[in-house]
Amino acid sequence: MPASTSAPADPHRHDAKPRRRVGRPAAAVLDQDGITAAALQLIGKSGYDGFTMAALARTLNVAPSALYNHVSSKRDVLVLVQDHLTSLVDVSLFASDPWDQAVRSWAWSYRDVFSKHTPLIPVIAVLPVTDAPKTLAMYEAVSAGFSRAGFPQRLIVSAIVALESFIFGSAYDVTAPADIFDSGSMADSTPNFTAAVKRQDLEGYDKPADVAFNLGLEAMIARFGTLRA
Amino acid sequence: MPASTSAPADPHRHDAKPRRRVGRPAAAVLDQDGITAAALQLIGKSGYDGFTMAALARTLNVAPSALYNHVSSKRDVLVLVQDHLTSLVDVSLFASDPWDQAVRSWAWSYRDVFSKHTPLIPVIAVLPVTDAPKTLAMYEAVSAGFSRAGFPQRLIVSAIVALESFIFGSAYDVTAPADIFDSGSMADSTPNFTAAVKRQDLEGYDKPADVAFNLGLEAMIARFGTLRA
DNA sequence: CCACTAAATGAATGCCGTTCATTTACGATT
DNA sequence: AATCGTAAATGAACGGCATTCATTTAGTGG
Repeated sequence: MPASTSAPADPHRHDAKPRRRVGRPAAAVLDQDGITAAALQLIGKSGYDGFTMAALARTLNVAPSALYNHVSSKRDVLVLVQDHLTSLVDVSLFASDPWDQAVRSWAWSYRDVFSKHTPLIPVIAVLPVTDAPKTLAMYEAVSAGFSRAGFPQRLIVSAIVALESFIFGSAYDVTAPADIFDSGSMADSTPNFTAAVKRQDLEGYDKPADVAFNLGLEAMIARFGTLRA
Repeated sequence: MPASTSAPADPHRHDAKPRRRVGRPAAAVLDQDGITAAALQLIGKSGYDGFTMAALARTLNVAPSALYNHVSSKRDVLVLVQDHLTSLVDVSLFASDPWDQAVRSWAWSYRDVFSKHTPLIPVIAVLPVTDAPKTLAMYEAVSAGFSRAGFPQRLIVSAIVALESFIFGSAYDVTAPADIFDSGSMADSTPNFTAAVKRQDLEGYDKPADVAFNLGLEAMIARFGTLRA
C-alpha cells in the first residue's frame, strides 16, 4: 500500500476542517439575549430534560465553558427564560377593560404560558423581582389595574399572590395524565371518590384541568370583586 | 528491612476491620418502609440538596446499589416519601365538623406539610393515585366530606383539584424570601406596585404568605359553599 | 506601541443516578 | 441430606452533568 496512507499525519498539515478558533473572536458571538433565545428554542425542541448547558452551547456553536462568561449558572439561564416568558403574559386588558375581565384574561394567559414550562415554577416562586425586570413590569400593570378598579391598597399584593399561587398550581395540573384519578384495583375501598370521578362534569371544556381552573378562578374573582370600594 | 513490611499483604490474612459482608444477609436489612423512614430522616437533616441515593444508602449502612433491589429509581423513593407525608394531612374534621371548617383545617394542614417539601410538588401533581395508596385514602375522606355536605357529585373532583392547585402554589409561596417584592432601584418605574407592597397589611398573621393563603382559601370556601344542595 | 481585558477553548473535576457481574445464604424441592 | 433457585447484598464500572481553570487570542484605551 502507498506510504501516504499508512504514515502518521504531517503535524504541520492543515486539518481538513480548520482548527476551531481559540481566543477572543472578531465580535462577541454570545450575549444574554442570544442565550435566552437559544435556550427557548432548545427547550421547545428537546424539553427540559434535554436542556443542558452542553446542549445549549451546541445550539450556539460554542464550548460549554463559554456560556459562563455571560451567565453564572444554569439557574441564571432559567431566570432569563422565565423573565422572557412572563413578558408574553397578557396584561393588556388591565388598561382598558373591566377589572373582572382583565383578571380573567391575565390569569388564563399566565397559566397557559407556564403550563408548558412547569420546571420554571420553583424558580419563579422564590425569585426576587429585582432579578426579573419584565416580571416586575407585569406586577406593575396588574397592580395598577387593581388600583384603578378601587381595590384597597392593603390587599392588592396579597390578592395577586393568592391568584398567582392558584395559577402556578393549576399549571402543573394541566400536565397531569388523563387517568391520574383512576383508582384501579382499589376502587372498592374508595367508593365516594370513585363515584365522584365517574360523575365528573366537563361542562364543555376540553380538559378536566380547565374545569377546575375556571371553578377556582371564578370563585376568587367573585369574592375579590366584593372587596372593591 | 524485614520482608514483612515491604512484601504485599498476605491475601489470606484477615483485615483489621473484617471485610464487609457480601451476598445474601442473614435477614433482609432493607424494605420500602425502612427506606421511606431513612429518606425522611435524611431530608430532615440535609434537605433535598443533600438527598442523594448515595447519602440515603449511607444512612442505611448499605451500598447505593442495594437500594435498587427495593425501588426502581430515586423518583420511586420520592413517591414513597410523598405518600407518607400525605398521610400526615389532617382530614379528621370531614367526619364530624361542618363542611367549611373541615375544608379549612384540611387545606391549612396540607399546605403546612408540603411547604417543607416543595421539591415533591412536581412529583405529586402528576402522580396517578394508584401509585400512592395513602394519597388515595385522603381523597376518599375529602370527597366523602363533600358528599355528606350536599356538594353536587359532578363538581366534587373539580373543586378538590382547584383547592389542591391553590394549596400547592401556596406551599411554594411559604418558602419565598421576605424581600421578594423589593423592587430596589426600579421602584421609580413601578409606582403602583411599589406603593402596594409598602401598604400591604399583615392582618395579624406572621407571614405575607399566610395572609394570601387565607384570602384565597376563604374566597373558595365562600363560593363553593353556595354550590351545595 | 503596549498593556489590559473580554471572550473564546478544551481539559479536568467531582458528583450523581444507575447498571452489572458477582457473591452469598436462606428456603423449598427432590 | 444434598441440590437448586432466588433474594439481597457488594463494589466496580458508566455516562452525563454543571462547573472551574489555565491558556490563547484579538480588539481597545492610554
